[in-house]
Amino acid sequence: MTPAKPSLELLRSLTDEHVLRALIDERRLTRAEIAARTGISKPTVGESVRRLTGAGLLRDTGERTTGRGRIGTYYSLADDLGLALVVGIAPDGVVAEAVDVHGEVVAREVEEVGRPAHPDQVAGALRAVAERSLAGGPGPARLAVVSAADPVDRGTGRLVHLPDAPFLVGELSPVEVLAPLVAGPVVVDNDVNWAARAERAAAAPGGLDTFAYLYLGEGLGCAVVADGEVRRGHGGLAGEIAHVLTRGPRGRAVAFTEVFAELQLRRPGSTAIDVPALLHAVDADGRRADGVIAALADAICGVLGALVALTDPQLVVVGGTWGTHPAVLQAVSDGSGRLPRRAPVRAASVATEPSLAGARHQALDDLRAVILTQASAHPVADPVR
Amino acid sequence: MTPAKPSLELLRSLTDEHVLRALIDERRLTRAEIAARTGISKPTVGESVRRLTGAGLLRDTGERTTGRGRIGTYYSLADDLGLALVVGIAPDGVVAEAVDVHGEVVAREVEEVGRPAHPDQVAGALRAVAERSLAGGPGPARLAVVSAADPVDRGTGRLVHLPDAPFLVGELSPVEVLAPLVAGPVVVDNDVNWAARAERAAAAPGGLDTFAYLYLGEGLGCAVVADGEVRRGHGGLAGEIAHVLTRGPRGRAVAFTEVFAELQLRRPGSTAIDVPALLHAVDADGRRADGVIAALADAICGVLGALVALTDPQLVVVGGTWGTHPAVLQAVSDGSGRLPRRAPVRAASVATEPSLAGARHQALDDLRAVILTQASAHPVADPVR
DNA sequence: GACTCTAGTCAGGAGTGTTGCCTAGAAAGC
DNA sequence: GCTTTCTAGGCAACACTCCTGACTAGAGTC
Repeated sequence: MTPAKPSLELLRSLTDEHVLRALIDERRLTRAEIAARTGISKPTVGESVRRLTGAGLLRDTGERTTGRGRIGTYYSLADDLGLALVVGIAPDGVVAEAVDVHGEVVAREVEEVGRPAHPDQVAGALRAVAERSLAGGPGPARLAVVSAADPVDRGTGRLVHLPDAPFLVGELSPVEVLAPLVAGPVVVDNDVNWAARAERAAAAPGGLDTFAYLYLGEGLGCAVVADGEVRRGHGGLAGEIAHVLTRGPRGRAVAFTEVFAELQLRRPGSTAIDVPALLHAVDADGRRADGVIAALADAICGVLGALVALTDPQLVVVGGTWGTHPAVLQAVSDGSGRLPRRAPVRAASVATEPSLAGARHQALDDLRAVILTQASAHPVADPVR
Repeated sequence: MTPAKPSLELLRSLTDEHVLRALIDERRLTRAEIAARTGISKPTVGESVRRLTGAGLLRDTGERTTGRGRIGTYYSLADDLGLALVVGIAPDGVVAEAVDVHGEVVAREVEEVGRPAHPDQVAGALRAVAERSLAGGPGPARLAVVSAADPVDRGTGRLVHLPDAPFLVGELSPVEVLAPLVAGPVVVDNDVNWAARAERAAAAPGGLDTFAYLYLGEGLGCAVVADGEVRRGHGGLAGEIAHVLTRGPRGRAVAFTEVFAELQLRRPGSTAIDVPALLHAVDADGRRADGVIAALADAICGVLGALVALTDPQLVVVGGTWGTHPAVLQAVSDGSGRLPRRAPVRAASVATEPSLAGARHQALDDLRAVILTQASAHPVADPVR
């Protein structure tokens, strides 16, 4: 990438960016503390603080230092810098959160939707929770990040119905619903991808750059993380594994999703997996359970083999309502050990609202980026003195 | 990423970088032309040119402008900025090229190796061509980029032998062989990945960001390009598809490579595909050929289905000695149209030395990056005046 | 009450990049 | 052959940014 043209303005905006970044990390700092943190000299920091305060990005908190030495004034980011909207859309309900620059969740709204839900109902609930979570907030929504329990078209952000995969949320365009409420981009991705991002964020920094997240729930999905980023593919449909050929009962090559049909573990009249039935079968005693587990493990390991061969992950994380069942996990882990190329398998470590956690993380990053770039793009406020 | 600390030194190095970049794009320029190109003012460019000339990175070419107006002096990059070594290692021989900053191939050496080659022979040939191509060159080798016809360990750069995949080049560490000849990093990757990079470079800029390159030759491989980069996976083994389950003869789930064993299209005593036999079978008239083609297409399309499902490519490029055979390509293309998710299939567009082309491209990028960063890291030459 | 410590400011200076003007010197036009 | 036109390069003045070092204000500490 060609770097920016050298100019004095560039230098100044870089200084401002450093100052803002320091105040994102730490809620309140004196000018001297900012200087010490950033390595920028005190007079320069003072100048930058004056600029940013004039532009409305910083404010004097009114507090004063109380150590020995001269009293200093604390500065913090302005209150009205804006919020990020984080939204989770699942077939049984929607969640919305408003997050501020510091990563604090300042509002949270939930709304259940009876199943099966009509897309219009979901859209209505979506709008409602979004509005409520932003109402009375300290600033406007600068962007929205949406997790949805269906495949998402990367270009348009619409939920898409793939043949032979369950369509849980239904025909819905989160972008259209949320755009009126948000003064910025609306990013949509599917829940498995967000869960994978949460898993990465939870790991040691840089420690989990290339892995796969296998989701086994009502739907079958997977996220591929390569070189630190979820790779969505051209249309956003990377990881839609329902149709990958695997080893079915009696060694035949069948699509992954077909295995569940043959095992009678799909909900009648649907391509969704009947999770209660599956868990019941797995938890039963005796030969029936062993047979089901063996069949599932065979099928899963076939897909796992393709996944490992094509993406060479450092680790395969398994999540989803039934994927983390101990018996299933054990069988998959054992089976993966017999694959020609093995990758360690473990259960997801983020257990509570994994996809929302991932979306929240991204929303925070994006919100900070928006604020930092806005600051550097800001025209020079007429120098008040 | 946190941007660099603002400082005047940063500004200066940015200016130098712009000047160098201009002279990389265009071999010779006057100071006024550089100023016009970069948008930097004339005095600043003059200053930068003085600095860089003093540091030995630029030189006065001696030529003068001959248009109307005052004569100007042309400057160009110094001759001894260094070269990049580009190496291709195939089982039947090795190639080495020396490339300069402008992308010009200043030397090229080839050496055949009798098959089957002993790894020591290959290493010897490798050292020989590398030395010859650098001998008498205008500068030292700053880095090497190596393409090898075997899987490459991403961490160590060694060629690795995967079970049930042919090991064409054999136990060899290009890094160890080349490090003594090169004053910088030695990057090694497998030939299919390089071919994919060449394919991307040959396409319209930004037009081919997410695709797959399916290689069908003696070995079976594939490269996954996502968001503009080849994704090698954690160990560098992404795309080693020999063991992916697919549909074999009689609808059974078998590993991709097994299909060729069952069709008697492997070289005896080896896991390599017997390409002449395969082409002969495909080119034969009548039912036998149809049967083989259908079986191959079935197997390939099974793998293709997994590839498309997991990576969602915009396009699948097919290369390799027999993958581009019209009948095979046609059958694969037809079969891919019947997949639940389809991706267009076409033959590779870079036909001559595709992997070397990709490696060359990368070598050039890296060489330029090395020179630019060296310049910005350069200590201030004592101001000659 | 003197001393110590710290936040913030001020003045001076070094180092950028820029604008505008000038000069040298060659081609083009008359 | 002379003048005009045009361009590369240089010079000076200026604007701006950051830095160092000294200084001040004001609160704790001994």
